[in-house]
Amino acid sequence: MTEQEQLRLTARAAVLKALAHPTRLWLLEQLQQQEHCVCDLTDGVNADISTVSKHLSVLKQAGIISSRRDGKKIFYRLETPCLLKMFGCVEAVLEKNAKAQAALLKPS
Amino acid sequence: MTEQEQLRLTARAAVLKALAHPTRLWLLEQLQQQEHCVCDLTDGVNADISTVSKHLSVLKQAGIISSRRDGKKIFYRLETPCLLKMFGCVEAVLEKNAKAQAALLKPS
DNA sequence: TTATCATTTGGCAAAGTGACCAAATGTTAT
DNA sequence: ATAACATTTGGTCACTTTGCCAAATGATAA
Repeated sequence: MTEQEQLRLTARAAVLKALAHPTRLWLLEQLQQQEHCVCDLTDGVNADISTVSKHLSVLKQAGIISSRRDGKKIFYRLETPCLLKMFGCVEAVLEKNAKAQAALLKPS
Repeated sequence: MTEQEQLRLTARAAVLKALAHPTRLWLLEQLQQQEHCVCDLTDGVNADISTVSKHLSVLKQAGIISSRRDGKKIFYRLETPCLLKMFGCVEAVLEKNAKAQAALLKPS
């Protein structure tokens, strides 16, 4: 692995890392259709507002979402919708795993 | 977030988490064309064999790669090639970020 | 100004991750 | 059986992540 590759892959890993948390994935799904303020998002999550805020900050840091202020509220919106389509392949992995599990349980 | 969603998103996050490390991304790229043994892969990475082995184990646990033994060697192979295509969108995020950076530096 | 609302930030404890070394396992060759 | 090779596993340590609370910030309303 050259130093070039190291840099490239570390950057790529950083984006994936930002995605790799159930709460953050849920937040992204909420932002899929329209922007939302933190208060909206907090209602749906079983966690403190500050926790949600920090998750949003992680996604923003990674460049996945952006924010704008409107009065007292801050609205977040998805920057790269292709990410959500991308999860199709992740689902494929999960389905494959589920089938493999099933096959083990039923050894014909 | 319902309990259903929680489970679904945790599973999805687990796959993304397995991907979210530069060394593991590098290993996947090596496995893109053909299967490889641990010894092959260790040569290219600047890390202990045991470290590489553990990274491979993480990928295998997630169902992303599989392994087969052939004599003394163990060969790993990619199970879901679509994952590599998927990185196109991750690159899009990175490019967008790079442009945003550039724009900040050159405030016309 | 003061109060109030929406959000972020700092601090802390618990849990998880990543890397190395050394020891254990499994396989083939002598 | 013993030795040698390829890989995995267990242990340890430093570092990071996550989540909550409390305090700070920013903006509007009274």
